[in-house]
Amino acid sequence: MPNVDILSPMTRKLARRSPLGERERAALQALPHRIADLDRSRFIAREGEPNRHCCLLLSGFAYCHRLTGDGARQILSVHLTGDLLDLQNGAAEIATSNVQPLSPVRVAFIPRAALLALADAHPSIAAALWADTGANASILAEWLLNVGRRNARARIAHLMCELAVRQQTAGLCNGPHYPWWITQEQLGDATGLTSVHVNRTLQGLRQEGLLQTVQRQVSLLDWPGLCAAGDFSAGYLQFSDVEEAALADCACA
Amino acid sequence: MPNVDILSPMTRKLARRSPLGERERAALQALPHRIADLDRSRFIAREGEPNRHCCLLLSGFAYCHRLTGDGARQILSVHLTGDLLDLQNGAAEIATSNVQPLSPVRVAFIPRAALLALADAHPSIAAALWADTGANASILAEWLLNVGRRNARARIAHLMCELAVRQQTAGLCNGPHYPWWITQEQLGDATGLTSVHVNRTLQGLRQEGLLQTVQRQVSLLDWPGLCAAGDFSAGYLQFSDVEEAALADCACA
DNA sequence: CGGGGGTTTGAGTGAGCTCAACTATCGTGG
DNA sequence: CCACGATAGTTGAGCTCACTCAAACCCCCG
Repeated sequence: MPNVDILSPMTRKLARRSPLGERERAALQALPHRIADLDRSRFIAREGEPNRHCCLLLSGFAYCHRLTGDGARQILSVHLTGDLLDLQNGAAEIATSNVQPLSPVRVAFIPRAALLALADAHPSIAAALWADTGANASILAEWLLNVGRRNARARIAHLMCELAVRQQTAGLCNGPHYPWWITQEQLGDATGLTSVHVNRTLQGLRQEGLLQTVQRQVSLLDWPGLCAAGDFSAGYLQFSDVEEAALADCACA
Repeated sequence: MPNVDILSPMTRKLARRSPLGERERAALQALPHRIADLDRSRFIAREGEPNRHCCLLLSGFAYCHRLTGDGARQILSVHLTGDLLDLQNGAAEIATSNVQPLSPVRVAFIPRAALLALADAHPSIAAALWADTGANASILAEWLLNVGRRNARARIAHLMCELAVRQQTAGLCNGPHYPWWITQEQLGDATGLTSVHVNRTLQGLRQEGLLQTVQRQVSLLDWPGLCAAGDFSAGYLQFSDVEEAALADCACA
């Protein structure tokens, strides 16, 4: 018997995208689901396979990626605790990208059919799912701008700023320190660089006093400096008023 | 009094994403709208401005783009006749990217509120809008892979293949010849290259006998060769069965 | 026939890549 | 508790793909 509270992060997230009534919230929380704990080597979804489940990230970090014919990998998105993972895929029959954990994760697999049925029955849930998909697409677009038109230093700085702000608004961190599970290889795959060049660029950012990495934790030491270095401004993240408020209360203003 | 048939390309497109009943089709065609003819210098939407309209492309080509702080431009998507232009933005209050014509275009501006109301009243329309947004996001993801992990030759070849297949499945061309309104500068902005390097790379592709450009028309002379050069396979475009069938009938198999 | 947007060419430069080795870190099992 | 192996990070040297800057050319259109 699934615990009703397990899915509340998703409910909260979707409610921020589009207002949900009590009935909708209850319906969301009552969705059937299966919990799983996965380590980094596992796949949450695989390109080309049928999309039977939609996946909610209950704890940890995950990422989507695609491969070129000769095996080069591009990371398409990074997801935080509380994110719905497959939404861009969600509406599709066949998954178009791979999803894997970035850290050890706990996920809830929700049958796609059940989610679609809920969207069908509740217009405000459909609206929230649509809005969330759109917000993710806007982030994807910013990544394309990042990779296509910024240099290595800016790409990395931009990504670190984005992750800080997203975690801040999601209530996952306080101030510009947050857990860091992304290897330099993966950081390269996210920014269209090689791990070697990521390494050297990170050293530059550290020497400039912009950030620090100790263990599995990053500290953004100079927020305005890092924003400038990364040409970062948060508009594309499409925050709701609630989230704007959470941001205003912290260093990442 | 708007002509009811004007919006039928949109209805057809959405119906391919998710089956629509007669009532839904009728409701879509009855949407209020304003027709406009625009030349290439105009903006259809502007980053940062409130999103009051959703825009349907009735003829011609259009593109979305964003700028970095120092003025570099990244093209995020190219849209064909029949496409809904602002869907990723659609759900958002504020536009997060710019939209401009690539050729002279005719567009229909549909009040965003009217579209949202329709989605609210008809679950299958909401599903179709969601699915279309997801399909666009999948294309965006492929562009990110393209720019992040392929070399200049492959990036350009890939884009040309994508546009051929999309136009083929939309019934806009027959065989691998199609109108070409993208300048080399814009092609660079779409692929993360400079116009100079695009020029030289195009020359290479022409000399290899892969394609030809005369006037405002491209011909893909060697489809398998171009697919190989661009590491292209159409899975990410998320076609419906109808569209698959249209594809099977042509050279771009 | 002049102007302007788009394309083409040349020469020099540099950001980021490749390849390869080395070091640090950390979890695991003996 | 230490040895080991595996994973991740760091360093060096040389190279190349794509960039920059600048000029010429082309062609369409008024």
